[in-house]
Amino acid sequence: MSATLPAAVVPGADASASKDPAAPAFSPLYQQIKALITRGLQSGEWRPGEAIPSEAELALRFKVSQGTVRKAIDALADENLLVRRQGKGTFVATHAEEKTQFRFLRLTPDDEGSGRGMSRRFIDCRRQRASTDIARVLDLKAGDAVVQIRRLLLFRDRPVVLDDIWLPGHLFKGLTAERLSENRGPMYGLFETEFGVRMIRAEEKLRAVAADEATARWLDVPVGAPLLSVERLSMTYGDKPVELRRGLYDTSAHYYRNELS
Amino acid sequence: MSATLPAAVVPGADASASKDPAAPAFSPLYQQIKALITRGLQSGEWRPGEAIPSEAELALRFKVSQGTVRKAIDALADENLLVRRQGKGTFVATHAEEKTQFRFLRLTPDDEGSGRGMSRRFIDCRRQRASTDIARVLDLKAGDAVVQIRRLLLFRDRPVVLDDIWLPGHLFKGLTAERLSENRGPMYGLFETEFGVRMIRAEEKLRAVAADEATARWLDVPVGAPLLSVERLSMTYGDKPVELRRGLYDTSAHYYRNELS
DNA sequence: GAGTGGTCTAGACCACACT
DNA sequence: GTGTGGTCTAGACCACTCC
Repeated sequence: MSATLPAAVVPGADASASKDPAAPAFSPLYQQIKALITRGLQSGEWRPGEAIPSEAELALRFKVSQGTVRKAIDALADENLLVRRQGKGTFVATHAEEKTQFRFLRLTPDDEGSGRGMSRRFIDCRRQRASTDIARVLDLKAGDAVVQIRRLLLFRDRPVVLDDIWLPGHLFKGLTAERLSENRGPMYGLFETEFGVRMIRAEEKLRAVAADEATARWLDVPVGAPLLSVERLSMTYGDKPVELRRGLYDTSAHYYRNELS
Repeated sequence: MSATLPAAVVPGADASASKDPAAPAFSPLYQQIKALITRGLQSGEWRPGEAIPSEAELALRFKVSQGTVRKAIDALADENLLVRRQGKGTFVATHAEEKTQFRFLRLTPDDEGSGRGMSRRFIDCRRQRASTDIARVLDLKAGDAVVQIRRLLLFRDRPVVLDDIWLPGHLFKGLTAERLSENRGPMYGLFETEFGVRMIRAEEKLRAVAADEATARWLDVPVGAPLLSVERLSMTYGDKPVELRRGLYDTSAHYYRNELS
C-alpha cells in the first residue's frame, strides 16, 4: 500500500485548487493526525484529566498505523497537551490536579531548603471596560468587558509578588472574588474546570523597574526599590491570547530561574 | 531475534553486581546508543560543524537497527547537540558559524522592527585567583586560576549590558583581550574552536537590582536606577560548569523574553 | 490475564542535496 | 543517479497497571 494520504487527510487549505503555484505544502500524515487529536481536545471531546482512546483504537479510527498515531501523540506530549502513563493510557493534561501549584511561577527562594510556604491573597476582582492597551494585547475591541484581578503572593507571610490580571469578560462570566478565594489548587485549574479555558503556553517579558508608592506599600519595600516586572501573555488552543498578567516581584530574597539550551 | 541488549550494551554502573536490591535500572537500547554518540562528541571524534556518520553506518557499527539510531539522534537533536539536515547528513552543532550572534542573549529591543545593531566592547581580561564564591560555583578550589573578562554590549552605540565573565584558568590558557577583540562571531564560537570548550546548556538566575556608581557610569544611567541582574552558569558535556557570567541589563528600552510551556 | 504504553526491528518509499 | 535524512507500515516482544 502506498503511503500517500489515506482517509485521514485533513480538509484544509487548497482542497479545491488543482495545482497551486505557490505553496501546496502538504504536511506529513502524523501532523495531520496531530491536528485531528488537537481538534478533539479543543472541542472538548476529551476533557482535561480524562484518558484519550488507546493508540490502537485511534489508529483504527484514523486508518493509519499505530506508529503514526504514536508519533502524533509524542509531539502533543512534548507540548504538554497530553501526558502518557505507561500501563494506564494517555491523558489530557490538566492544571486542576497538579501537585505543582504555581507551575508557571519561576520564582525560587534563595535558601533552597525551604520548599513550600507560598500562599495568596486576593485583593480585588472587578469587571470593567478594556483600555486600548489591554484590548490590543488580548485581541479584543477597546471598551469590551474584561475582568481585572489583583492579588498578592506571600512567602512565609511576607509579600513577594503583586499581580494584576486581565481576562476577556466574555470567557469568564460570573468570575468573582469569592470564587477565586474558595478555590483550592491552581488558578488555572479553576479557569479550566469552571470556564473551560485551558492555558497552553505563555510568553513573558521581563524588566527591572522602580517601585511606585502604591506598589511599595503592598510589597512592604521602600519607594523606588528595584522590582522585577514580569508581563505574561497566556495562550489557549490556536495561540489565542486569553490572559494578560503584570507581576511585580520583590527579588531581594528570591530569584527568577530560567534554563537556556 | 530478541531485543535484549546486543553488542552495544554500555558498560556502566552495576556491571559487576549480580543482583542489586536497589536499582538495576537498565536503560533502553536507544539511550545506550545516545550515550555512545555523546561520548564520540565529547572525545572529539566528530568535531563541531562536521557531519557524523550516516544513520545506516552507525546502525552497522553499533549493531542495531537504523530506527534505534534514529531515535538516539532525535534525542540529541532535541538537546541541540546535533543538527539534522535532510539530504545532507547530521552535523555536530556549533556556536562558531551561527547566523544568530548572541544565541543565548534573550534581550529584545522594544521597537521590534530594528533587527540588528548589537556590538560589543571588551573592557578588561585578566588572570587571577578564584574567590571562594566563584570557585564553588565553577567547581574549582579557592585560589585556582580563573580568567575574568569584563565587556559592554551596545545597541546602536548605546550601552545596554555590562557583563562580568569568569572562566576556569586551566581550560582557557592564553585567552587575552586581543584574542577576544580579533574574534568575529560569537564568543562561544571562539571558546569552541580555540579552546575546545563547547557550551551545551545554561541556567540563569534573574533579579532586579539598583545600579551602583561604577555600573551607572558604564551603562550611562543614574545611580540607583533599576537594572536586571542575570547570573548565568554555563555547562559543557556531563553538566560540568565552565562559565559563570554576571550581567547587568538596562531594560529601559529592552526586555528579557521568555517562553513558558 | 488483559490492556496499555514503550522499545526494537525490517523494509518500503518520499523529499532533498549534490554532482 | 546516488546518498542522505524523513515518513509510514506491520509485527514482535517488554514493562507496567489493574483486575
